[in-house]
Amino acid sequence: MLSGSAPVSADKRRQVLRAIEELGYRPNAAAQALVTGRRSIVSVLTADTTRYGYAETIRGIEEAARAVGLVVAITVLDTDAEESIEAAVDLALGQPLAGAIVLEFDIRGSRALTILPKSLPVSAVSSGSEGRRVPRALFDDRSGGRDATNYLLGLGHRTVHHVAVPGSGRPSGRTLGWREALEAAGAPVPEPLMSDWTARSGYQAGVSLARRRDVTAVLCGNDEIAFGVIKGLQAEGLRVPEDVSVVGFDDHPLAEMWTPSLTTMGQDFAELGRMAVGFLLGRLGGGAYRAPSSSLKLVVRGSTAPPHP
Amino acid sequence: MLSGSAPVSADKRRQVLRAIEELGYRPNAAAQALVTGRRSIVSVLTADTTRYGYAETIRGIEEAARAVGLVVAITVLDTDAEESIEAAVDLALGQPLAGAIVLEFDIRGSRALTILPKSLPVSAVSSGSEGRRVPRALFDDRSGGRDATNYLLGLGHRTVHHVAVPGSGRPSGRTLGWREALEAAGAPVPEPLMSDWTARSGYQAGVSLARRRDVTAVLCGNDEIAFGVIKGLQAEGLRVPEDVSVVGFDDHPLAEMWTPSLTTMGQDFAELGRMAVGFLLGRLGGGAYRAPSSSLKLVVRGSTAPPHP
DNA sequence: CTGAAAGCGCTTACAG
DNA sequence: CTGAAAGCGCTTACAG
Repeated sequence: MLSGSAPVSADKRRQVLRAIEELGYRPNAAAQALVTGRRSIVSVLTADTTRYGYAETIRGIEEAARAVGLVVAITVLDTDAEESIEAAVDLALGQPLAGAIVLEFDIRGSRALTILPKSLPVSAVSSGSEGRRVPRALFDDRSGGRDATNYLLGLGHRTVHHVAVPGSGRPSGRTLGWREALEAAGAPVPEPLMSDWTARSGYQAGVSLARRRDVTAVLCGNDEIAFGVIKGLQAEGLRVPEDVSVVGFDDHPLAEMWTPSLTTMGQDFAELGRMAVGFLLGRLGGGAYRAPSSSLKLVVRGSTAPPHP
Repeated sequence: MLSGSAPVSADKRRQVLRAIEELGYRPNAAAQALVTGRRSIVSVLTADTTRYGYAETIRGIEEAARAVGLVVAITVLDTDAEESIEAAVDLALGQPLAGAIVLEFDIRGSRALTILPKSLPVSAVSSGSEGRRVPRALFDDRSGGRDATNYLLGLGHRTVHHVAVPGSGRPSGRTLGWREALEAAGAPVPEPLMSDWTARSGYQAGVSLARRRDVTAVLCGNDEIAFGVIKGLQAEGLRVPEDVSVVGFDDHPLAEMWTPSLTTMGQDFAELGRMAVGFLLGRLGGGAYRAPSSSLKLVVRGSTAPPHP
């Protein structure tokens, strides 16, 4: 009766429903799942939950999942070690899952993706499309890196320096795009500075960039790094954008509040998360699905200018 | 045998385990949950997942939960409306839950807490301890607000203005603490400016504070607001801290990178999240449990100074 | 020591 | 139209 399949007199139905209400009865979820085979948990596997891109993606996933009655379970991949990733995947698989979504922004996500069982519906939000064939909501940070670099070259900068985020084993798409743009323009390709994802490491990079005389433009792997780079440049007495132009990546909510406000390659992460849920529901077979192009665009603000003559 | 209860010959055991490995067999989680009654999902109910305090708290919850083999399910309370909160709670309760943790930082969390069934183990991370009696990891933002205000008064400011975050129906603890400190010192109590949680609304507040001649010190309800307030003051030609001192709340990772770096009342949200998991496991009866005092402390940086003579 | 049976709490097809 | 039975995939206590 509770499932609405058996017809009952309106009277009786009302009585039962009231009893349910009063006693606070809830059907046993485990029993329901067992008998119907319906699973309502989507597991999200991710290396991080708090940084802007990750957190926004998760927000989009949760929003889309909740809209169709699914609950989002989060399991953090807290080291790169194979066994810790296996343990996290095992923990996630211990639930009755409708499917899993992997945030493939880093090496941990890539690894988790390879060990998830083939039998489980899986999709990913990803900045690359190598390895196992699953539906991926791709954000094309390669063309983003290319466009951002071309924008700086177009302002008249002779070349563009780069502070890179860690890739998933190989250079990130934005780093590849940056290099491509420089090569296509015949501009010198400086060695990229490696960074983690934090403003603090960006600060270090900013300080060392400031000590070179030839730096007039810097593309940063994300906005937090860009914030730090700007601060590091300023600490060394350089002005942004008069002496050095800085571009970030992601369009962090504080980008417009920075001093100077940050020019950045914006990305709609929540939209990517919603797409990944759609893939799971649509049971698409595999391959990569480009995010709508609207989701990646350069937001020009105050941190960029033509080079000082 | 799988549960390890029945003794089997080592040989047979190995064979079976290999078969399990090869076939990728996984016990049906729903069936296990049904028969053992063991639940391994902790549901987190929260108005937000991306802002600093919320995201850090969730990170702590996930970390502590994973350490004991529990999975964290997240359900966002996306409006204040009673029916949308009920729908979110219903969705969460549709899973076989070990318990639920409510982030009681706002009106939505408070409401969710009141409608969760009495039969479910529940704990909360909270900045207040009214309403239903559940174990709460309390962060004492009231004393934090008091201490921050006293710090500014101690620098010699005649009074301290305040930009408030939304409370859960009533003023937040930090707002109450601010008022108490002013009253105790016999200082004038200016009308607080209301804000949401964003830097953008802080900016508006900063601009309007700059237009008054009497403002020399501002306590902000969180760091994002403080970032915006600083930017707004600067936009109106005032210098921080020379003309106006600004204090934030939370110790956001970018606080040290701001210009000037932000003095703020730091809070270890992840620790509060871990505590809430502990409460769930320990099945504490109710009431409020103060977070270790180490978790709340003033971090003095560059945004505060004695008033201009 | 091992295998067969009971039972967890539901849903659904089926007999009455 | 209604009630009783079968069965989802496990675990555990129990008979052999």
